[in-house]
Amino acid sequence: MAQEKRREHQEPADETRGPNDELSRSLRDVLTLTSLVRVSLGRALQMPATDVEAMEHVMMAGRAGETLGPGELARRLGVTSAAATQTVNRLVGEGHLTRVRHTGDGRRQLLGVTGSGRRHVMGELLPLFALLAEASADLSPAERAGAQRYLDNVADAYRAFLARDSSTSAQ
Amino acid sequence: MAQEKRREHQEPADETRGPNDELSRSLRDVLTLTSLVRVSLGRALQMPATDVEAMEHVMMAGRAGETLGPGELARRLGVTSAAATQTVNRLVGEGHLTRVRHTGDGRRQLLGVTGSGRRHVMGELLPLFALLAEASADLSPAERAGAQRYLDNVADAYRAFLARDSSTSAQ
DNA sequence: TGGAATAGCTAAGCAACTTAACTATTTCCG
DNA sequence: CGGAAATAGTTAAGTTGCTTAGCTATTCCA
Repeated sequence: MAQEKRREHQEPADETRGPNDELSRSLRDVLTLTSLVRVSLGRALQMPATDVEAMEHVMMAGRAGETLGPGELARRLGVTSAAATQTVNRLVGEGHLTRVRHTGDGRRQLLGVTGSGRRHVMGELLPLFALLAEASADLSPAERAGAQRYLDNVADAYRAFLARDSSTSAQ
Repeated sequence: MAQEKRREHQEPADETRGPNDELSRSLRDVLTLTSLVRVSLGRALQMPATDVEAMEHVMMAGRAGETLGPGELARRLGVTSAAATQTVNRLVGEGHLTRVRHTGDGRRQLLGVTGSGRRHVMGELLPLFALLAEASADLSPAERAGAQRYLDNVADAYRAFLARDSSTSAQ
């Protein structure tokens, strides 16, 4: 636990070997494990990992009061809209999603999760969420606040990074 | 993961819609953004996202004093050893990795990063690491400790989840 | 009203992945 | 010791999810 003092300005001089930050290291572990979990979920649910991810996005959006279409789904998944269409085709074909025309804007399609789709995915996801809830419940409020702030900072960092060359590579 | 005093009893009853935990939500955002960053890095570096990931793993291991072979790389990437071999073939072909026989165990191959490989990948990665370092440096020591503990808990949760059905789905 | 923009879909091709089978080396015992 | 089993890695073939390019339909806007 080498708790340094504040470092408002970091010199990138010697850091040619990556972040020696202990926190970045823990984050990196979580990210590696996440991609393993992704693969594992896909196998367990017998669907491509992207489709599982798609289901999560549609459900999360629903929870937030939004309704996604294939285009927005593509953006969140980091794939082309053509790929998202194919994912939606699969999921609708399996009875996990519904796709209905937006009343008022005929170009749009609105995606919804079916009951069976939710049950199917949640069967695997709920145990994971329970474990994650424990990971959070184990913390003191102060720790939780720190974790929250770090993650929000990291999200901002990622967004800044993505904005970097969105002209050349994004979309 | 120790300390279960808070909330020993969480009822999974109503939680059929996912985690309403604010922290889980922030984590989820980071994970979504991470996969977007992955894609973006692959595009920027003109290589498959898996290959970028592979380079990171080899470099991280090196920093930790380990030397990976294709098999261990496959495990960390969540792909088959055949896929890892192909990734290594590509990376060696591009001059980013070296592959030499392990002296003492002729079955093993040891992977190393070349100077040009490191430069190529780090050219894109360093700016990202700098942003992540800021995300951490912005925190107070107490906040950092909280974040650290949360991430370690999450890593444990993921490992527990992966161990769940490693008999049926893993590898 | 007509052109540009937006949303989505289709079709074809590609490339990264998987499975299955194989070689080479090492380890374990009988 | 010597042969079976285990381990590490590779090869070859086939699958499939993704991309690119081009298209239709609808809405915006000027």
